Amino acid sequence: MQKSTHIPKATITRLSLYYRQLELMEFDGYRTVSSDKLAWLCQVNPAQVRKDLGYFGEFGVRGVGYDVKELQEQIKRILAINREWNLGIVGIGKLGSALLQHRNLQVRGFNCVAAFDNDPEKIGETAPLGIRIRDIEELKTAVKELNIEIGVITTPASAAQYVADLFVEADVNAILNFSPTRIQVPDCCMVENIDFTVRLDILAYKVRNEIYAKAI
Amino acid sequence: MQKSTHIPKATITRLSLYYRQLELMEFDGYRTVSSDKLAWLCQVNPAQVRKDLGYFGEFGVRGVGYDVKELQEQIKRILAINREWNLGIVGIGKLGSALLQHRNLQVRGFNCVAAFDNDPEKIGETAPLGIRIRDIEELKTAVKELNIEIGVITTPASAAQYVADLFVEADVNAILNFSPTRIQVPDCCMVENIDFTVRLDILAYKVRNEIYAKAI
DNA sequence: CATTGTGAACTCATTCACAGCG
DNA sequence: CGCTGTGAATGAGTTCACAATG
Repeated sequence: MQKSTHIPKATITRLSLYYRQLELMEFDGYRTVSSDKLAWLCQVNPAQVRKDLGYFGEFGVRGVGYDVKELQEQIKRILAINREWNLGIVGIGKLGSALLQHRNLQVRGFNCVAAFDNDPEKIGETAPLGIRIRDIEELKTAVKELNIEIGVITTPASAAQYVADLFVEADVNAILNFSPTRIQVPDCCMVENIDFTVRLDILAYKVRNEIYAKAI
Repeated sequence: MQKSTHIPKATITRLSLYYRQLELMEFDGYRTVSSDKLAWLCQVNPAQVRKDLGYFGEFGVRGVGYDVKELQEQIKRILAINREWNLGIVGIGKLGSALLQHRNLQVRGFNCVAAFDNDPEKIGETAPLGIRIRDIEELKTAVKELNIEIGVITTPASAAQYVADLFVEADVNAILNFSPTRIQVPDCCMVENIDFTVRLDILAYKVRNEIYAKAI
C-alpha cells in the first residue's frame, strides 16, 4: 500500500464528500459501490477516488468494489469524526444564531456547547436552543470547563483577530473563521476560512469569463 | 507580459484577498505597496503576488511598487466587482435570513433583491430588510423581472437539486450553494459550494493530525 | 472478468532567480 | 538601487494504464 506519503489537502475535502454520498447510498439500500460509481456521484475521476483511499489503506475488494457501510466507518475514523467535538461560537449576531440552531452540525457530532459575545445587551440572554450567552472575557475558563476543542468566529472583521488570540491563548487549536479577514495564528493552530464575499467575487469572475465548469 | 495563459483558480481567490488588504491599507493611509509587503499581509509568497497580477497586466512601477488605489481599481475590474450584482436567495430559514441582512454583501455590491421559499407559512411574509418572500414557483418570472444573475441556495440538502434546476432553467448561471450537497448543473452554470460541515470535517482531521499550518 | 491498487506520466501551481527598468 | 515582471526550475496533485487479484 502507498500509505504514509504526504496527503493532499484536497484529498481530505473529497473524503468528506465521499462520506456524504455513502450515507445517501446506504439510505437508498446499496451494499457495495465501485470507485467508478462513487466518482461519478461526486463528480471526480475514478482513479482519484482509489488514490485518495489508497493513502489510508486497502478498503476495497477487487472485482467487487467497496462495502458501503464499512467504507463509511473507515472514513469516519480517518477524518476523526467517529466521535463528538465541542464547539464554542463567538459573535451571536444573525449568523452566529443561525449556526447555533443548525441541525446539520449536531447530526454530524459537532455540538455547540457555548456562545460568547461582547455586547452587554446580549450577555446573559438565552440564545436559541437554550444556550446562555457568555461574556467573551469568560472564554478561557469556559473552554476548560466545557472542553471546547473548536472555536467558531462569527464576529465582524474588526474583532476577528482579538477573538482568535483569545482562542489561541485558551489552547483551542482549531478555528472556523467566518469573518471576512485572514487571522494570524501560530503554526500549532489550524484555521479554516469561510468567506462568502470571496466566493461571490469568484462567481462574479467566473460568470463573466465563463470558465471553470465545475467546482469541488 | 505573460497575459492570456490559463489562470489558476487559486489566483482568483488570492486576488480577492489582495483586494481586501488593499482596502485596509488605503484606509490606513498607504499610497503604495510592494509585493513583499502585500504578500506578507496575505500570508503568501511575494513572487506569487507578482505572478498573479502578471496574468492580467503590468500594474506596478519597478523600484517603487504598486499604487494602492490604482491596484484596487484594477482588481475590481478583473474580478468584475466594479459593478453591482443582483442575488436571489432560496430558503428563508435562519441562514437565509442572516444572509439577507448581511451588511458585507451590500457593501461589496452584492444586492439581495429577492427571497424565495416553498413554505406557505412564509410566502407573502416580509423578510428582514422589507423583502417580500415569494413562492419558489415564481422564481423564473422574478429572475427576469429583477435581473437576478446569482442564485443563492440555503435550503436543506433534499431541496437543493430542485432549486438548482429552477435556476438553470431560469438562465441564472452562477450559484452559491450552502446546502451540504453537490448539485449537478450543466457546464454553462458556475457553482461555488460553501459547506460548513465539510470544513469542520477538515478541521477535525487537521487538529487530530496537526498538519497544514495555514489555510488560504 | 470486473474492479482495485499503484508506479509512471502528465498537468497544473508555486517558487526561484535574475534580467529589465524606473 | 529597489522592486517588478517572467522564464526556468521545482514541487504538488491528478490521471493514465496496467498488473494484481478476489
